[in-house]
Amino acid sequence: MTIALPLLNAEAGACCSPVTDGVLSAEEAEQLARTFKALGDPTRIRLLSLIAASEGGEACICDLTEPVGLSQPTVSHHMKQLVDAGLAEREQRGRWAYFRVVDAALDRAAQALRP
Amino acid sequence: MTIALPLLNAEAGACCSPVTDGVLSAEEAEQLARTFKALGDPTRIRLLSLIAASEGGEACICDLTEPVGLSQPTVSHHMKQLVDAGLAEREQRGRWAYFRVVDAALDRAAQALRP
DNA sequence: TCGATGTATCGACAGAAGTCAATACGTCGT
DNA sequence: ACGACGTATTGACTTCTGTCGATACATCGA
Repeated sequence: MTIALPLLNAEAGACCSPVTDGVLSAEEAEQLARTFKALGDPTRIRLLSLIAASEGGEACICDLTEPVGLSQPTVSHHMKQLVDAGLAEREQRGRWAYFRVVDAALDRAAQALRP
Repeated sequence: MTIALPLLNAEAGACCSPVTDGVLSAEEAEQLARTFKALGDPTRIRLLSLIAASEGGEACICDLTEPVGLSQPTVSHHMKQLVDAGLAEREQRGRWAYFRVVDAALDRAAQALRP
């Protein structure tokens, strides 16, 4: 049973509210939802995939535009979403902006789903 | 490095395409995005949390409406989303509809994020 | 300094998504 | 058979989201 939503078990020694017991608070739920929402678009999933599969684990917008088949502004927009959600990080190097996947963020998300 | 997007490594013996190598296909990305999109709403996260924390691991709409603070139709709508995404399952028992969390689906989602 | 190049931002637009009140549907008890 | 009750569906509305073209910004090379 603990296989299911561990995110739910917000316990850690302290205790709880009347009805909702061991249930995610509204804030915790919102934070998690933000992460999953960023992952909830096929293009962004592919972008993360492409970056992670790139040599060095990083890629610039110019590398991503063509494989994804979308315009440069759109790809830039999606990358901003991913960065804002903490799933990717950006580093300006010369005229290029290099993006990397934030493994820890993916780990946290995964950990919320399974104990 | 394998900590990052394992979803990306679509390898399993067979091999690949020109540019995109070891990268998620469009279909795989869409399937994953569907799951994460369903998880991308704070209300739905809380619903899953509430259900998983309920005794017996199941709950009916009437149990969920009040804790979530939304109307019955809205809760019903969200539960449908979760069921359609395979994250919850529904069982009609008398006049009540009981919902359970599908642990395997959460596991699959988590597995896509970490190897 | 100037032009070229890689990114980000802006404005706009179509479509999706969350929400509710009203209502329809099913099931139980009487 | 009928009324009560739990749930689903419909219709409507607002807000959010993905997308693009045009344009602004920043950095490098000549």
